[in-house]
Amino acid sequence: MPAAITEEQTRLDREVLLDAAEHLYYEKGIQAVGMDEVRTASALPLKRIYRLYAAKEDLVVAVLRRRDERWRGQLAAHVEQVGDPRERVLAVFDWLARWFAEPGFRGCAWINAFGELAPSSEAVLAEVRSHKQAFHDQIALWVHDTGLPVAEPVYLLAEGAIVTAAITGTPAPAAHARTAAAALLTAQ
Amino acid sequence: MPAAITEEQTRLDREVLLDAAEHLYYEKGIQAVGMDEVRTASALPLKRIYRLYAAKEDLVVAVLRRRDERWRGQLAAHVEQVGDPRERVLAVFDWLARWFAEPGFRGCAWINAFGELAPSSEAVLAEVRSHKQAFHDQIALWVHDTGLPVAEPVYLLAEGAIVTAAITGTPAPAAHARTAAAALLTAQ
DNA sequence: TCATGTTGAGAACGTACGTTCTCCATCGCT
DNA sequence: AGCGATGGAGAACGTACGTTCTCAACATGA
Repeated sequence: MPAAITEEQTRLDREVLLDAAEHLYYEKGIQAVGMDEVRTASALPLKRIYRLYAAKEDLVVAVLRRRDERWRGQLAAHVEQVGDPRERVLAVFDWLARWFAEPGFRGCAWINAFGELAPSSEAVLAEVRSHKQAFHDQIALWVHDTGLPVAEPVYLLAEGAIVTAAITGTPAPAAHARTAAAALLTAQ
Repeated sequence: MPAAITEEQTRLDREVLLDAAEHLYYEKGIQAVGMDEVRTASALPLKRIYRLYAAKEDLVVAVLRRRDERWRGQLAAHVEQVGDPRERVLAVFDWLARWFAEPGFRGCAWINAFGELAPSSEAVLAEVRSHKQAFHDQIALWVHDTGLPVAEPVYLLAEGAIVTAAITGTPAPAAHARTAAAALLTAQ
């Protein structure tokens, strides 16, 4: 039995592959990036790529899933530093503002994937829905602690800010959404 | 000079072509629909299609532009029936609710096009931005008549409702956004 | 009626992509 | 050292798509 590949190597290769694919997909769009480009960027043999993920669709889903964990993890880490429930909800929009201002920001990877692949890939559609459901539930939990029934509008403001920041290319929607959320969180 | 094509025929062909292309693009995504499929659906010779629009990108832009006129025209027609300024703004969300519930609703054609083509087509990106700017300005005008400075949040709620309705596949976000807009429009 | 040039129908071309296959170097075991 | 299986590099394959080209059919003006 020669030249076996260890579990550890598989895990490392997966990371390298997902890093390369995620970066390319987010920058250029999923359909615009071929497997050859992913191979070049990851410096992994095509054969290995197809052993890690049997088809491009599987790779795309894996990219989205890992990004979901990181994205929501970073959001939660930022938001849950804040003690006051009302301020905690508003911190979501501060985090969005920072995200929008990052160089290379191209909008929400899941909304973009929806636009590209929802009609043709059931698996991608499911992953997009899963991410949005999880994001919604996170927000609903934080809003719940304020005791005010405004989870839905806060979530919709966040989504609206994300698409608008993407399309206009400016981070301003985060501030607008924050102001509106603050108003909704002021019991009347 | 034989078999000349009249201006009138050109206009009719354009309508037929844009009808076919818009329907296919919205249902299946732009990249997933080839020119052959557009040809079959429109029953127009490929040669004529390429005379009307020199490249697929031009056809896509034309489809988006005509849809923008129709979409915003129908929105305005519905909203401007309403006399009271506050109710007029809320009517936007009633119109969205009806749209979301239409069979075959697949979200915002412009947001989807952004996800598909923004990185690769400057012309499509410009068309998407133009549509969103116009939609924003319409809402801002209607909100202006209420005398309340809530144009941005109302717009963001509308955008958030559109994406969320698309991804979840339910029309409920329209009602949630309407309720939130009503709260913002209640001077405190 | 005949020549002319435009149109229609679709074949053809070049390219790109997802996936599989080939071939050779390499490594572990006996 | 020799054998056999495995991995690396990329060619190859089948397909699909955007765009162009071919060529027969035909309507019009002389």
